[in-house]
Amino acid sequence: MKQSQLLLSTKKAIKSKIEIASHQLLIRGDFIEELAAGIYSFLPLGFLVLKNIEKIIREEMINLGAQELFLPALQPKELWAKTTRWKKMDPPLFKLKDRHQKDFALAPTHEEVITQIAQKRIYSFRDLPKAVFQVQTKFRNEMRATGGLLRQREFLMKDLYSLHQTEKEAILFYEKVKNSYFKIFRRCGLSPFLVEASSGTIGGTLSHEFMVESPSGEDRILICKKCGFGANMEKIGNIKNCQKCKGRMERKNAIEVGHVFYLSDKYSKSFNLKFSAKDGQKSYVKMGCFGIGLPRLMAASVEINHDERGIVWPKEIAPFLVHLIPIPSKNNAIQKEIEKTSDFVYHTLQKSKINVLYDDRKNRTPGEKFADADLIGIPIRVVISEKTLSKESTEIKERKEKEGKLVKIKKIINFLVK
RNA sequence: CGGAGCGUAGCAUAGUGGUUUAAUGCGCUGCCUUCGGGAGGCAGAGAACGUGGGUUCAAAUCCCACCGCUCCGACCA
Repeated sequence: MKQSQLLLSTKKAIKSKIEIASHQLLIRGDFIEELAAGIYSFLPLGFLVLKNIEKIIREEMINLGAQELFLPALQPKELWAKTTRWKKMDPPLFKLKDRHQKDFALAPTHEEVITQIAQKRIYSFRDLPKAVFQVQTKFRNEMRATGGLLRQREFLMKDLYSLHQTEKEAILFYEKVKNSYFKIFRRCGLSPFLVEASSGTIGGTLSHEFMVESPSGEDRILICKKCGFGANMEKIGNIKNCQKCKGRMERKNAIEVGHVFYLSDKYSKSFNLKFSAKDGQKSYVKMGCFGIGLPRLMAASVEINHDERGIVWPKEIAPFLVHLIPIPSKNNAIQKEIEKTSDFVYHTLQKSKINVLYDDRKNRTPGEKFADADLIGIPIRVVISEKTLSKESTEIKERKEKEGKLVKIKKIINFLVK
């Protein structure tokens, strides 16, 4: 992608009242733009990151054996009345009426629909287990949206639902999902704590949250210094010593990037979702549900992966892998050589399927290009200038490093592939 | 929903009753210079001062209502 063609307008100054680092940097780098409180547009650069996160999640879900589907956001009141959540979940349920004055909700989560769908398709132990997931827009009428992407009212979420014969089987799957979540978060540049949590209005008998330690986090968690046991203070209160080993509990602020629930038969009961076992006995299907908010994950990654100059994207979710930056020269002949070489490197990288953003903008000073590059946070910067050309080289610098190194133009692909 | 604050050009801010024909910086357009860390000069374009009402000889400025945004609280997968 040529930067001159990209819809991108980085900003030097933003409102002083925006305090959260990820909020500041994502706006300054022109990844997102606010439309209303807690409602954001994803601009081309931001959408590339979001899609990369989605791709990672989808891969891991498929590894788990889950199947992708897509459920409606607009749902009739009756569905929500069945589980009493029409009342219980208000807030944050978004409610509206159609032209015939019928009540609808914009779904904040999808246990109701999925259980109803399963109820029409699951009859026998032969139909179990099943796991389905979607990446879909959720609506939550929060009392207050906060911190840019950290708490939105409309946001993209991956929700996974699992159906099982027994609690034992369901918990086994629950543990598999936990591992899968750790993989997802690691690939997004995060190493969250796993903590015990309360189930809230989702319900169920067991739940864990994935918590990224950050001063911007709204959640308070306690982590045992000795055995690593963790819990949300919302669940256990402000205890001093670990329930497991009596070790000292340490208090941290954290961002909840994922939440897993064992629902047991809470929803199966509401929708009469039963299956026949081998012996003909009918029992309620045991369910689990598992969520990851994509934009929040993106913001959490920025909270952890940034410095004073800007974002430092982890490679897997970066909008581009390489930022190619020619530095103009006053000498006409050399300037032509720089352009020619940059074009050549650009095309060579593209041919090798390396995602590259080419800063082909004219009349920009080196300082401005570097400042933009640091802000946008593409992992690898490749500079071509009079200085590097004199050595038939480019300067390659990782965003997270201070110093770059010269690499011969001929060897650049080999170097980058490695 | 309770408390506090804010709303002035694409962005960030100053101006808080009277030479204000609303200012400054960034960004934008043109010309010149500059070119390895957000360069400089000259010339320009760009604003119903959130909306509506009120007070006053006079309102961006004071008052009221509404709308919107931020923060704290409550709330919350």
